[in-house]
Amino acid sequence: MEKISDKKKAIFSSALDLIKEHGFHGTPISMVVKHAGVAAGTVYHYFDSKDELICELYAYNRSRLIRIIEEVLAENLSYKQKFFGIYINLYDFYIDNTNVLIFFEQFVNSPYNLNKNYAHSQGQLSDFFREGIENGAIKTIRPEILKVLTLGSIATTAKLHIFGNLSLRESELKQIVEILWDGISST
Amino acid sequence: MEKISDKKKAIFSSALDLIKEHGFHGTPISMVVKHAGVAAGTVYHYFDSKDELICELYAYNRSRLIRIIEEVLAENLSYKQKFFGIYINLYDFYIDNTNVLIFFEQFVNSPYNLNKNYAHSQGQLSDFFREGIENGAIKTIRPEILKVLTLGSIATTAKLHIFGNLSLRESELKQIVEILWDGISST
DNA sequence: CTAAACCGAATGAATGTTCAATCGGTTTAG
DNA sequence: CTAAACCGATTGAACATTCATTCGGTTTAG
Repeated sequence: MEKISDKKKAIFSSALDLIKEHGFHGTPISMVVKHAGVAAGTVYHYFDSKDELICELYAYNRSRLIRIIEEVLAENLSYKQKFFGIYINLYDFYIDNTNVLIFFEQFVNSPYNLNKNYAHSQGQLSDFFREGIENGAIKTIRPEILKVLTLGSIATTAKLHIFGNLSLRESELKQIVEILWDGISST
Repeated sequence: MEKISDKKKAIFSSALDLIKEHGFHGTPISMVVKHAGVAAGTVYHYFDSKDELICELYAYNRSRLIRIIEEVLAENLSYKQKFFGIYINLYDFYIDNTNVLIFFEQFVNSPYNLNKNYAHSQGQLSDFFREGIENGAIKTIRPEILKVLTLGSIATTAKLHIFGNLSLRESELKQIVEILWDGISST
């Protein structure tokens, strides 16, 4: 956990908010600068370019997500409880940080991220599903597929809530997690 | 089905390709113009602004998707077959038109589309799920939720294939559809 | 005292949009 | 039948604006 200067934090935070509001384009540095109460030069003191700012912003928030997953996995829970825990905790995180979710969605589908081959098979989530398959709790499906489907479903569910008219009741959220669980767990 | 002039078609097509490659931003009109073999003014003959071009491009491709769904629903198939048909056909469409998928993802998460309240409860897919619930084929969950989850899952699955390392075998695709079906169908 | 953090006006390249002019075809008038 | 009038599509150079980035200077921290 590195220390991040206040100015850098302000730049990160402002960029996140503004990108959610005005989009990936439509958020010039000048706007970030004004919103963050920082001079233009300061941005270039911390980042080589706008592109690098955005990439670092992504990496930073990605690590926040990973930490959430790790925390759930560290708890002493049944396999099913862990699955529900990951789903609900990431969902809650997205609800509390809609700007992160929107930024992720934009980033992932942008040329910053496309053309990159990801090692989907690595990471805690893939391991978690691998373990479930070996235990017989989960259907025999490539773990990396299960990982991407799960993360996609969580994001979709959060957007369901965020995008408005469809605010989810607690019971409905449980129902949705149950859909995926029923789908991937061995009968 | 309206007639679209060749130039307009070329502009649409170029914009789609270039946005996939260079992103939503990073695709100036000048680039579209060059790629389409058209003069700058021509764009503004057909569209009031770049924004409107993008919005029309979205509406046009959205209608293509809807047509695919309608075609499946019009066939004489069992309920489950229709569900699989919609999933597979939309998946195939995305695979054949990755530029549409990427464009959609960018558009949906951009300020063009955010802040809009959608009538998720309308449309053929919601009706389809409403019908399934009444028939007892589908769990009792708000149809609009089922709709969004399904469309999200299809997009995720297509991206799984597109983004590279995870090319799906026919059998795996079936497996994935089965996950969602198992999850939403009444046991 | 020094180096790092920070500032913000200045810069120049890039971008969305405009508009006067051209072109090919179709209608109209004689 | 013919030529003039007219039309919408198309062009691309020109314009104003916006943007990322730079840089010379000031403040701050150790």
